[in-house]
Amino acid sequence: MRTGVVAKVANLSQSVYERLCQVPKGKVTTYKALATACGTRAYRAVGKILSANPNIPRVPCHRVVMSDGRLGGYARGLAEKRRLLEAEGVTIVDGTIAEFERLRWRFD
DNA sequence: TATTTGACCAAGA
DNA sequence: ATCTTGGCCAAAT
Repeated sequence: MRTGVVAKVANLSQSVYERLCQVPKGKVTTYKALATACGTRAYRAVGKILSANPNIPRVPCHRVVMSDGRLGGYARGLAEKRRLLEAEGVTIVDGTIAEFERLRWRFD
């Protein structure tokens, strides 16, 4: 049944987490890209989903940033998010991801 | 069921 | 450059 095209998902959260988990270390993605990859345009809902379950270390929520390259938000605090990203080799200058376009992860 | 809200986005002023 | 506005769609209330 998966035609591989749209595959709309009732459980957006599960789809979001699944996509997010495929983002490799040292790379980042955006709320919009994530939503689009899941076949939806609910950019804001994605952020809400991530905030709903931020305690899961299995899900690298810290790799999700804004389309502008800014950090966006993090339930545990932006300082923590920044630290985690930098620990993966991502440089952040004045709250913005350096080489953002280059570090962007592309979904299939 | 209807209204409000949100870890957003893009375009205007 | 920053600030405001309208829009987006799923989830919470």
